[in-house]
Formats: sequence, C-alpha cells, structure tokens
Amino acid sequence: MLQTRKRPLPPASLSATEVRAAKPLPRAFYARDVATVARELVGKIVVHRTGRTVLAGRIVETEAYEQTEPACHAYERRTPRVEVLYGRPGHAYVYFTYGSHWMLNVVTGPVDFAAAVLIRALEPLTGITTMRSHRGGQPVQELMRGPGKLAQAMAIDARLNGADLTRGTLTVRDAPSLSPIRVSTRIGITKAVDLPWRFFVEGPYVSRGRARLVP
DNA sequence: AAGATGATTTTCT
DNA sequence: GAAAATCATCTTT
Repeated sequence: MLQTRKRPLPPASLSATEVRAAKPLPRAFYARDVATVARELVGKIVVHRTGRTVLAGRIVETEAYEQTEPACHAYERRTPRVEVLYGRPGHAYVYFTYGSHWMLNVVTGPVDFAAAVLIRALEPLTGITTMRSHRGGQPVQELMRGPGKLAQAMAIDARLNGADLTRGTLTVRDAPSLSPIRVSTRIGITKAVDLPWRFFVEGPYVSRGRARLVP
C-alpha cells in the first residue's frame, strides 16, 4: 500500500508557531450560506487538543449539505441523530458510517435550518507522530486524505458530536486563504449528484474520490 | 425485534 | 473497476 512518491512532499504550509497563534473563527463565520462557508473553510485549521498533544491540520477539501437536497441526512426528516444540524452554527456534527468511519461536519446557517460542511481532507500540520500511531504508521500523505481517515488521525469520534468549535478542545481556526479553489460535484452520494458543492485545493492531501469538475 | 442503509476505506483482480 | 467489511441509526414489523 505504500505508494511510491515521485516528488518530495512540500514543506508544511503553516508552522507550529502559526498554528498556536491562530484564533478560532467566530460564530458569525458559520452563520451563512452553507456553500459559502464550505468554500471559505478551505485553508482554515482544525485543532484537536488531547492531553498535551495538539493535533492540527489545514482544510484542503470540503463538501456542503443542506436540508433542501436529498443527499443531506436531514432531508425531509428531523430525527434525534441529526438534531445538532438544527442547532446553532459553529458546532460539530459527528456521525458514524460504513461500520467503522467517523465523519466530521461543521454546522452552518440559522437555527432550525439543517446544513453542514463535511470536512473531507486535511494537510497534517502538528502532532504528526501521534496521527501516524492512530493510522497504523502510514506515511504523512495518507494520514488525512479522506473523511474517515482524518477522523481517525485526529481522534475524532462520537464524544465530539455537538462540540462548540469556537472554543474548547476541538476548534477551527483562522488562516490565510488558499487558491485556486477548485469546484466539483460531491463524492460518494447517490442523490443530488449534480450539485457543485465540493471545494478543494489540488495537492497530495486531497482524497482520491472521483467527481466531475465544474468550471 | 429484525432488516435496510450508508457523506468510506481497503483489498482484490 | 468491483466488492467486502462492519455497526449506529432509522424504518418497518
């Protein structure tokens, strides 16, 4: 499974010092249209403090979901699982799927309107040794390329469902924008497959799923 | 109480 | 490119 690396990996885009200094995004950032938030989250930093270890990664891939379209968990039905999607923006929606994978989402938009951004891939920044131990010692470019992988590397599971991302042990922090931001259809869904709601920057840390690019 | 489903990953050919 | 693995949640008895 080790894939041969043709080019050396670029140096980390942000230093540990920059990660430490980054401030959490304010709730107003999340209280907007889900596709706008998904696009603007690319480049921001997810930080999970566990004991003395600070696990951090830069967002390189996101997808938007909202209750008006059938790929959303909250389409038509408000069940206990998706209740957090109807709550305040800036909180984590963490759910389990396919038998072994946790998915990290960020709730957006107004209260009582279900919408969230799925975080699909992160560039590892700090705590890489701990991340590798969570991921069976895989190389750095395999640690968080995919939503299930990043949750495993970042030690994110059901305990963080509903967590406030503007403060606490799991936060999303500000960082300079990246460009160009590419746009495509979403990955791994069977409904509303044409919406151009996946946002990413090209590079070694983006997931491999197939999607149609949108100009 | 049981069956279907899945915003994935891995491993196979 | 295809399929299995695997279990919380939801839907249907």
